Amino acid sequence: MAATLKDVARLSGFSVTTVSRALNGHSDVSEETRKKIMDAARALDYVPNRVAQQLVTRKASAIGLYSLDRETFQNQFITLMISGMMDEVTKHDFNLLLFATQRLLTAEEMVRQCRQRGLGGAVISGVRLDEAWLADLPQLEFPIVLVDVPVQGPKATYVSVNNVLGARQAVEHLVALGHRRIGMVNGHSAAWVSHQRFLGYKQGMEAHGLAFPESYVYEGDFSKESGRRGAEHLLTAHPELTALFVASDLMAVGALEQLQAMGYTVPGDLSVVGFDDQDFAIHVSPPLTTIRQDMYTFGRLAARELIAMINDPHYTPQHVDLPCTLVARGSTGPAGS
Amino acid sequence: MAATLKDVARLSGFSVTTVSRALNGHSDVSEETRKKIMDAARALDYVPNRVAQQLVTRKASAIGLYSLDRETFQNQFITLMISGMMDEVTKHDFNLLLFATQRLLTAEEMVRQCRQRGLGGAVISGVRLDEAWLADLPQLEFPIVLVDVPVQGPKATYVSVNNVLGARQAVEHLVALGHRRIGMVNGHSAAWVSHQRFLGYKQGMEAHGLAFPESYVYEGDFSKESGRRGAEHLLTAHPELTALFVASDLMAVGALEQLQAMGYTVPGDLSVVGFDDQDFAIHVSPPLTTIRQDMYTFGRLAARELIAMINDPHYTPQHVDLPCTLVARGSTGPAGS
DNA sequence: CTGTTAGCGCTTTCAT
DNA sequence: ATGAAAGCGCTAACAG
Repeated sequence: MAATLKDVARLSGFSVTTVSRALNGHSDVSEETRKKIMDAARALDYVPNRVAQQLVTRKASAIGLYSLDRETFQNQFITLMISGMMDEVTKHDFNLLLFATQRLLTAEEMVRQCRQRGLGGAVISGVRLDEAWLADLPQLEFPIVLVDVPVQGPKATYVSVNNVLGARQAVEHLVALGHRRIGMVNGHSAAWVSHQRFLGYKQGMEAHGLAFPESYVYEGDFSKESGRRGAEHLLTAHPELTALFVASDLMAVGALEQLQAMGYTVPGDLSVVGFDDQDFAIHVSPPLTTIRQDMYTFGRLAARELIAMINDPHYTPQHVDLPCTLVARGSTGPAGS
Repeated sequence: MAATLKDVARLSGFSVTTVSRALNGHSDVSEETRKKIMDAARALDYVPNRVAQQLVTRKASAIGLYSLDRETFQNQFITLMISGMMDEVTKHDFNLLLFATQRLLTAEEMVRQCRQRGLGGAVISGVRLDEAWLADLPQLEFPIVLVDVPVQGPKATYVSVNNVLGARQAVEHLVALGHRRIGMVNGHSAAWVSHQRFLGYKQGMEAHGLAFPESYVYEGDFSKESGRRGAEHLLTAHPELTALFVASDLMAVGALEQLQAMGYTVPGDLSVVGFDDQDFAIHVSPPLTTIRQDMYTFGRLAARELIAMINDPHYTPQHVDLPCTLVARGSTGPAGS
């Protein structure tokens, strides 16, 4: 059994109260006393019981991470994000609890689950725009940070990369290479990022006075297979296309394979830009030009906002808008070469 | 503020004691009373406070996952494992806490950290054989499940795939394709799996009476770059090789690239088998033949053993030995074709 | 500066 | 079948 405050009190000869205060660094304890108490604590290998501590202080020292929708939110993503969250959380002496729910609970259910466990807030990733409870989030009395879904409230905010800018960079890159007829394979419309990425594509095209009929854009669903279908569809309908902006690396790989299967060379006949810079982007052939999202920082900042809200009830959460960067690789080249 | 037992007691007109018993399904409560209490609880939206519960029962309802050494333990791995752990943990109404430490704490430090937070046990992944505190684990009074490091004790066990068999399957596959001069790129020797995979390679070679001088085996470090060096080294020293068994997919990709850079075709001149079946294995060209580890089940079973130990102090933990399977893809072909 | 008293929300003897 | 009382380990008024 681990030593308790009482044990330390007994050994040091002081009251439990004084021991508590000494150990918590309160100023109303004489240096001499503190020293004696510290020694006793050390001798007993005393470690405060956080469970007891929390019961009385009601100060949360842990946050939760909800990862909905395991399919869409690809592996590496969440790993890096977790990594970032961990580092931030550790810095503040917080803990990180994981929840993986496919069944989408209501906002209230989630808050209750967290409260029950003494969590101070939660990061939620993988939320679709058509989630019914999304509208309830801003009013919640519970600190929430969403990933890639715009939500703002006194206790709620979201983190995202600037998808518009990212998509726009992709287009700019292609235009700079001389491309003028650029198609897009997008993700499904239940993802906020899809709308943003389309917007970026649109801005990029318009900025250069390029035409992009509706049929230049194919709506996929982030799966590799849908990337394949998108490429097939677009090039069958529009053989004049010389480049494709694909809204995720996984779809881009599908597109790559499909294009090659159709006899096109990449980047000779067709250039392809992905989005995400996942692990495998560098390993496919040709290596994929893509827009990198810094998921580590993403996670770090998500945790930071959350903890700020928890530690200061008056803190107004800030939307975190991360830049993303183009990584030029082999899948893009000059137009008409 | 959330409703407490006291509130439910007040509303239902029974004592806190009876309410507690009713809600916990004890048998010494009349059906009528239970019903009334349930109703009151529902009306108040009562949720038991786990923190308080745990303080008094001292029954852990959460486990920790330590992921040491972020570099080596590649992304997808840990994600799938977490996924499996989550599902198992949820089933038992447990929670999962994450710890990502690069600094290797001692076994005692870790136990203390867990106990302090009321955790009942921990899964540790990414442990190297040269970790000094490894020897302390078996004696620990604290339930531990290691990943890929053989440890056994009354409260300690480990999960792993059968790496020997896996490696052997790789060799058998190559031999079946007619290969007789097969080199190996291994991981570093601080990883237990490296020794096992070498053993499997050895067994496979010996079973077919094939020679494998020491110089047929190159010791890498699981990095892509080391795979590259391994391929270069082996084929420079032994141009007679027709196949390579590479102890991880990441190294295998490095090897693939290096071989192609050296002018070899894969699988025309040289066949390559990897290990892991990571995400990108299917995306490289040619798609990588490899040994698949089922990390999801891995995680599930790790959690299962841990929870079994926590719930029953007399439970003797079992080593979980998972099969792994060869996935034949394009990087292997007939010898001398 | 230090100790006494109370209580966080819950479970658990032990009576009744 | 139900309740009173004690206590898990800790912190926080409030006195002195």
